[in-house]
Amino acid sequence: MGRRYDPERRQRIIDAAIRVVARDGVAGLSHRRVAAEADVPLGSTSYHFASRDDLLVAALGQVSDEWLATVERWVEAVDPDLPLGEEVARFVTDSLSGDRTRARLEYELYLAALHHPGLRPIAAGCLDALTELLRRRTGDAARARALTVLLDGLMLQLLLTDRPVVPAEVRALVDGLAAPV
Amino acid sequence: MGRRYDPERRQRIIDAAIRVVARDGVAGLSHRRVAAEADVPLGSTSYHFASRDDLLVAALGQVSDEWLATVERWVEAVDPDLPLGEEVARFVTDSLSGDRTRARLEYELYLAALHHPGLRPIAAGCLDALTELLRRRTGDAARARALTVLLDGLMLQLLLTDRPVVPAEVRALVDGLAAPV
Amino acid sequence: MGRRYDPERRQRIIDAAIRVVARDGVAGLSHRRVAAEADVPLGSTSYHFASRDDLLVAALGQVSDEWLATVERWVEAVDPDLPLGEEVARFVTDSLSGDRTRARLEYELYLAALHHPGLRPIAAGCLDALTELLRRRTGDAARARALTVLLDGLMLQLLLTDRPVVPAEVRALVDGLAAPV
Amino acid sequence: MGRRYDPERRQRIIDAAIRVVARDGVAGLSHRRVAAEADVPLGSTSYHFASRDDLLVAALGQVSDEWLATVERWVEAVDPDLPLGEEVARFVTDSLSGDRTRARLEYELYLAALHHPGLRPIAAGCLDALTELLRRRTGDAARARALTVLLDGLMLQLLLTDRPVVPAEVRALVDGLAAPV
DNA sequence: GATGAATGAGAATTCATTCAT
DNA sequence: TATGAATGAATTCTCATTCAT
Repeated sequence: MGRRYDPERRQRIIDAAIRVVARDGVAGLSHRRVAAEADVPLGSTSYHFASRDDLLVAALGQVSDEWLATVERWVEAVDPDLPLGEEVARFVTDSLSGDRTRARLEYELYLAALHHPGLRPIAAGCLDALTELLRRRTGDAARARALTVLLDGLMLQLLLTDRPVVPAEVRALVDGLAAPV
Repeated sequence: MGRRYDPERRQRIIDAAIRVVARDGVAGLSHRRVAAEADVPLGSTSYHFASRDDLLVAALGQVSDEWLATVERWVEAVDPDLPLGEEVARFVTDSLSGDRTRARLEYELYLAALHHPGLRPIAAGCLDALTELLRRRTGDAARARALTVLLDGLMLQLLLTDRPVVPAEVRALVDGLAAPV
Repeated sequence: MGRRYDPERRQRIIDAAIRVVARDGVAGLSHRRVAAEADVPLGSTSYHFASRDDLLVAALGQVSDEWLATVERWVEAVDPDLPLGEEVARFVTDSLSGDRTRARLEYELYLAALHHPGLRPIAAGCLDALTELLRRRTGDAARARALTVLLDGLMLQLLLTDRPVVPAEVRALVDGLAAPV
Repeated sequence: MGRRYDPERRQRIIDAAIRVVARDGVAGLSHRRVAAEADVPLGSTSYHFASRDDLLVAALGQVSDEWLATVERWVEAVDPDLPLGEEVARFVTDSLSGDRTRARLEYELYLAALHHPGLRPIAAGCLDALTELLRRRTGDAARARALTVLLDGLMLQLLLTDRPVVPAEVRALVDGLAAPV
């Protein structure tokens, strides 16, 4: 009876942890809140994740993966005949219109990584993967890198100021950057 | 008993709070640690800053001011005859060479605004002031805005990846952006 | 200039203290809250009332006085031709219909007095004064005493159960008591 | 280390809480004092009773049960051939002779319900149970209700004034009430 | 006289973690 | 394997009171 390893329980805990971080921030992540959110006994979170840090790493790793998947879906769907600026503007608009929780989560990861060596590789890996995805479209590594810089700066500023996305501005920004060097 | 009447007490507490955030991160900011760092009784920090958030606001405000002062000194010293990319590369290099603590601190507090609505106005104000400073050099508001986006994205990524600044890349990035739209 | 004694300030503080007790209970009475409620500096409450207890005694003393004044107004207005039960029912109904704050305050005083020797005389004095007032109507000290017992028990139970006053029941209660001994 | 696994821990904490209220009043009830009184670590009281209110509810519940048990023993022992007034006088005398701590405690917690909505149901339940017990003797619900009113008023006043019980007065009071309506 | 700064104690909670079962 | 009880440290915050001005 009962597998000696129950991956579903583990996954449920990770999902709950992400919801807790989304709601309360990285600082608000605790075994207790996650246990309550996942509706599992308190001991269960300690059992699957020996320390709070393990939980954090697992949760933010998954946030990073999901974010990259979102980006990848977008990259795959980009119309090569349209100007890149327009496509980027659409992506940013989609990501920040309506519920910004998902995007905020990604930057929550960055914040945590600034002071948490265990998270640094995840954040850095996410950045690199993002660049590689963009290179598929730009064809040019330098331009892809520039684009991730722009994307990160832009989304961060929009999240921090709570300002709405203005697609025309995003387009101008990207097109300015895309100009031949 | 003890040192009553200490007119600089408040300022000393803010300075200590900044040191604590630099050392332990935003999550590590607590009345206790600040009190210990400032060498004042615990009650004293509560007296001057009723809540942890007040402390955070004061710290971010001062860090932001100092950061803007640094930027302003740079802007004033920019040689208008040199390409802007070169000057920006110098600024980024200076900010991130040697001890990155200061820069990390700036972005740490900055990102904290993601989950602290009380910090949002300060972060937004800092951004706007930064843009205005840059406009003095670019002469063009849109370009100045683009430049802040680039700067934020760039510094955040360099801090997250722990990679060294490569001046040539920064130059290329800025010059690409600076191309007439 | 300025009187060396400012009775208005003192009175304003007492009034504020009563509002604080009404809102937060005896346990919620503090120099700080009273100062805020009275809109006077914190030091001012300490100055006029050296200790929290002094403040409590002053506040509950006034509550007692006001309560007795209310009772006296009723006693004076009692129609000697009507059955006493009816008049008592009217008093209880008036006291507990609408805002029960005032009545609750009186019993808050009793609660505090149970554990606060300094308040005991006030509570006891209030009880005796009440009995004396009622004696004016009953003419008979024993009946007056019985009536205060009944009144206290009744009002306490109504306050504790949050039940509405049923005048007929009050009348029956008092009339039952009023039967010749 | 220490004494883990202590199945009676919870009960010991409740007992300690009751002693603390008896000693320091409802206002003096705190996790710390209870922990000290029960000789358990501070965290233990929080573990078993998440909030101070939970502690209060548990304490009032138990005091109320014990009080009702006392009353029931008396009711069962009442001699139906004696006048009720005499029996009531005996009960009041027994309850208030010697150490009044127990009775004071009962009314202390009882009155606390004035400002603690969570305690109201317990206080009301206690009242109703008391009435039901008395109905066994009076046979008449209205008379039983009247008797609880009288008992509450009487005991409260005796506790507040620190006056001794005068059995004859109690008898007169009850007999006056007991007169057919 | 009047007051704001200061302080040390103590409040309720929350927590990560350990451990007996 | 899994879990709930237990614990001691740390959290924020409030407070009565003192005292220099």
